[in-house]
Amino acid sequence: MKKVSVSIGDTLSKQVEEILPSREGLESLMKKRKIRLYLGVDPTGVNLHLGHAVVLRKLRQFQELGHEVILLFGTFTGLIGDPSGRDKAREPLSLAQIRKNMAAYKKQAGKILDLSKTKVKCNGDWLSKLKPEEFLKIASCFTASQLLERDMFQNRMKKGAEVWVNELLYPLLQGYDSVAMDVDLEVGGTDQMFNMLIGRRLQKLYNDKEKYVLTTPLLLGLDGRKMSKSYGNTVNILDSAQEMYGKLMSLRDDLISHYFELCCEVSPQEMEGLAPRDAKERLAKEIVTLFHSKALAEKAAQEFNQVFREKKNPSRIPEIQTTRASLTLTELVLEAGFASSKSAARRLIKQGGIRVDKRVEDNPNTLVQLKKGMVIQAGKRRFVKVV
RNA sequence: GCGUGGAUGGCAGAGCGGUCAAUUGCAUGUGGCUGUAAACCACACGCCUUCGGGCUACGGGGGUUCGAAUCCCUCUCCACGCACCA
Repeated sequence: MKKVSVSIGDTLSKQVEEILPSREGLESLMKKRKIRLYLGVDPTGVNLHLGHAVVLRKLRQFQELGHEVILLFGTFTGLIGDPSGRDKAREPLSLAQIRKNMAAYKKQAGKILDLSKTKVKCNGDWLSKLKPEEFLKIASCFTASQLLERDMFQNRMKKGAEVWVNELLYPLLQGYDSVAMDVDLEVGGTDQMFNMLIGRRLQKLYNDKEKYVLTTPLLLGLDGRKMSKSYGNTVNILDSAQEMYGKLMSLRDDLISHYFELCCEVSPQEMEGLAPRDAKERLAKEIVTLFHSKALAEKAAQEFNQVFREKKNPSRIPEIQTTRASLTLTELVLEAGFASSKSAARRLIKQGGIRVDKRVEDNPNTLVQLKKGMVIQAGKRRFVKVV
């Protein structure tokens, strides 16, 4: 990722929800010396999305200012298998899997961070060596009610749902990371606030050091719900320029400024007076440029307009091959991967969702003579070409 | 350990002997209106079908009945209450 120029002021204010115990304290420390900060992540297989990017970009800014950034993988958590959300019964990961996930994570994070300047660590290195007596010592730094005060636990108990002891104790282990690495600052999303504060307390008791905590706001998904893979409302870091652009154009209007603030460096004032669609176009180009390039962003915009404004075919269409010269429309739709079953394919066709060479075909039993270059379309945005 | 209540489609959650492929909400898909925005409207949303219908499904297994998601037995799992915590 290209160099970004930053100031301490921006770094400590933009895309920042809160700095504890105080912004001023952190600022003066940063002016005094190089600080050590970290972000902790779980080595579960993840596709990083724009939400993750908010934190990573924050780290990058610290890097640009010359501070030491550590990327910490929670290999310990991964090996044991964090049981929170018991119905999901998270499987403990194998060592090989963890390695693979870490590599994948690094690759994606490398789109934002300068990996040559990033230290990578694993908390399994120290947590797995932690003796019971040491662990109890850590535990004695907190009272049960301190650990139980979190909203999620309170809510669960109110509802009569269970709170597992290991869930209660996990923050302690995570907090101990701060001590083990002797850091000055931890960065994370607001959802990590509690855990980060545990680390702050431990760092004070163990190393008599002020560990600062910086939280970044959580980015909402394209539809305004929590950004999550299961909602299908994410923009992934590894998305192609085209995909990224298209997704961003489907962003809900009322989230435009939210995205401007959290995902790029353009000041929201620049957007004032722009029509929502145009603001979004600007936003999409800006973000695509960040992860790809200016040229690709322009190209994506052109392509987008071609397909959705002018209703032309995209310039690149996935291709399918069939051995048969003719088949029913239902079979064709199935071959194209537009439907998961014949019933679904028929449904799609009957509802007028299928076009063959731009003409709507609504009879599932039509025999289609395949021709080279024939384009099948489902809905507005799924295309396939016969070769 | 004892007792009580549960297990239904992607999720939530009705149904409690036939009219149930299963009400409803959310999510999703297609069409309409648009700016691939939102909101809104319409339709669809198990699988197969020669579009008549057929098949498989309400935690697993067994039974009662002409007929079961619905009743009985049993197994598995879950929640809650009590007991244990000397």
